[in-house]
Formats: sequence, structure tokens, C-alpha cells
Amino acid sequence: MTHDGVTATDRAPTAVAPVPPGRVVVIAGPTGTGKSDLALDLAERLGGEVVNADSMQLYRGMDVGTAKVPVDQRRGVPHHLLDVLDVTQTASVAAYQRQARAVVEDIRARGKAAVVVGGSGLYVQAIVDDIDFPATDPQVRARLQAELDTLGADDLFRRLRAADPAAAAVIEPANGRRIVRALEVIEITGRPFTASLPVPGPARYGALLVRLDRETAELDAQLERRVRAMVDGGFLDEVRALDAAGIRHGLTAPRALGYRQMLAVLDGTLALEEAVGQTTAATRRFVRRQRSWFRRDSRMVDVDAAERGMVDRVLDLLGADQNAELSRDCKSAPRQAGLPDARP
RNA sequence: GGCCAGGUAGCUCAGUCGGUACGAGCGUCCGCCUGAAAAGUGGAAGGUCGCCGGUUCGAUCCCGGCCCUGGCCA
Repeated sequence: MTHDGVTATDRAPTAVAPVPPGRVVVIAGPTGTGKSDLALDLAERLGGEVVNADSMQLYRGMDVGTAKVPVDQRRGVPHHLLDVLDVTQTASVAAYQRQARAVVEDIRARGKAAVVVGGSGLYVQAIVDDIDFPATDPQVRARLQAELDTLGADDLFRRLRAADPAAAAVIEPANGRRIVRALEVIEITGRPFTASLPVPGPARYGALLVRLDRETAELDAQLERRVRAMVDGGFLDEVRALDAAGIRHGLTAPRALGYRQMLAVLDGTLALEEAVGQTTAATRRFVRRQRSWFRRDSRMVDVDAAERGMVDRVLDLLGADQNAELSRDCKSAPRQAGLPDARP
């Protein structure tokens, strides 16, 4: 874990409202909007620590392609949950949830602010919402996956419809991935797969949820520049090294934006220019998906990345919110029933 | 200048042996999302069928002219 000496005690003088210790702020939103920078600024001003909520930055060695903030640019602010997985390992939201909550709780216990940053919507929700992930079983999963490959989605979907009509009603017949998971859960737990979303109650830890975004045309142009800069910055070499490290044997890492394309370039099946174009296009599509994911969360506060003074703005929001936060903390606010409240 | 191929959805292209374009992929927009989530997936909106004229009850499809694109020849 990256844990360089922290000297964030000397904060810049500000006129914003004071922020109580132990606060949690989440910086979410589409990729390429400058979340990492904003998070770093906030952490610096708050004397806080950064917690990564980006599924791909979890991987060791995936740096330029994931736009991971280089160690020497972290300004001494401790960063957590970066470089915790080998590219051959499969990422898992449930595992991430446990680790991330433990990290956030540890930071709070030390009286510091936690700044969670990332564009992986489900990961952010896993920290802040009461999502309970049913267990998994590699054996069962592998078998179902094999059946999906040989029999096809239609066949498994029929099975799901028989086993759990409610789940079949919400899952698309062609979505093999979700069908497999549903069947897996049913088999393991012996209970129907309740394909229902968690009710978005108040965010855990009284977290402030910030949705950072910027105008589409500008963001799209920025993405194009960014992909180009990644390639100029040694993206291909990075992927070559990861290839040697066995990234192709991984399930998650080799499918990451850009990495898939660079691997094709190494194979000689894709021209570099083509790869750049495809990566940009895929990233654009990803941004649209991220937006539709975050859009539905009414708790989020919008911040425009083009706006000046974003940091003060967020600090103000944190300060203004403090009474609500304090009362929530002191009086054991009712969480949703049936779930362990992991707050310290 | 001559010959050939072609001009159909934003892009690449199907198709209609004359009767309201079953169009497809990509893109765009909107949505879904419970141990792979930078993954996986559903839907919608888009077309004066190059232009002008002719034949015909009726033309994107036939005829003539013109414009444009690519190739070949000179």
C-alpha cells in the first residue's frame, strides 16, 4: 500500500465553513472529468485520505491506461486500494466492499476525512449503500458458465424462468452473465434470486455524494486527447509488460478499456491508429453508461468540472451539512433493517 | 475526353424482377444492472432511395440528360 509521510497539517487558509472530522465525501462521475485531481485537492485541504473506487485502478501495473495518479504526484496524501490486485486475479465487488469499508472506517477512527473517488458505480454503491452480495462458488459458477457456452443463453434462461419467474421477468433473455449469476445464487442459497435494487436510503457514514461531470462535447474531446496521451505515455509498453505478467489469463483486467485494444495491437491484429480510435469510442460509450448509472441517484450533488472553485464549493457543502451529519452520527440513525451497521 | 462501377439512415453497405424501404452493422439517444461492472445487456429515433425531366394509374427500381465519387483507357 502506498503510505508516504503525511504532512497535510498545513492547510491553505480558507473562508469556507469548518468541516467536522471523520467526514466522508464521495467523488463520482464519468471518467475523464478530473475526479482524481479534485479528490486530491479535497484531501489536502481536509487533511484527509483518498480511497480508490475504480475497479481497474485496483490492479498493479495498470497505470497509464487507467490514468492512475502517479505516486510522485500524490502530494503526500495517503491513497488506499490502489495496486491491490494482480492482473491475473478476478476483481470482485463483494471483496472490494469489505476492504473499502474497513479502510473508510479506519480512516474515520483516526479522525480523518475519507475522500472516496471512482467511476465504478457499483463499487461506490457497495460502500455507501446497504447492498448485501449473496455468496459465490467457483465450481458452480464455472459449470454454469460452461453450460452457457455450450447450450446458449436461451436454454439457461428457460431454466431460470422455471426456477425463479420473478428474476426471469427482470433479466434480459440474452444477458448470459446475469442469468448465470442468478442461477448460481439460487443453487447456492436455495432461495430465489431477488433481482431487486437496494432502496437508496441515506448514504452510509453520512457521506456527501458528489457527481462530477462536464459538458459532453468538451468531455468527448478531452477523452480523445487523453487516449492519445496515454499512447504517447507508454501505454503499449505497459501492456507488453502486463502481457508477460499474464494479464491474458485474467478474467477482468484484459477486458479493460484500451488494454483489450493494445493486446490486439501486440497480436498484430489491430493497427495502433485503429486501436486509438476504438479505445476512444469505447471510452465514450462507457461515459454514457456511467452517467446513466449515476443519474438515477437522487442523493448526488452535481458539480461541473468546468466551474472554478470546485474545491471550496464541495468544502462548503460538507460544512453546511454538518448539523445533519452530527445528529445522524450521535443518535444512531435507523439504517435499513436486517443489515449489520458497520459504522465504528 | 472515352469506357466501367457506384451514388439508399450520421457512416459502411443490403434490398425492391415498377405498387407505401421487414433493411443490417456501426454511430447517436434512452434504459437495465446484487461476488467479472472500464464488464454484461434491452429499447428508440434517424431515409425527398444524387438532381432534373420522361414513360406509367403508379417509379427508389425503366428511359434520357445532368452532377458527384472511384477505377481503367487515352
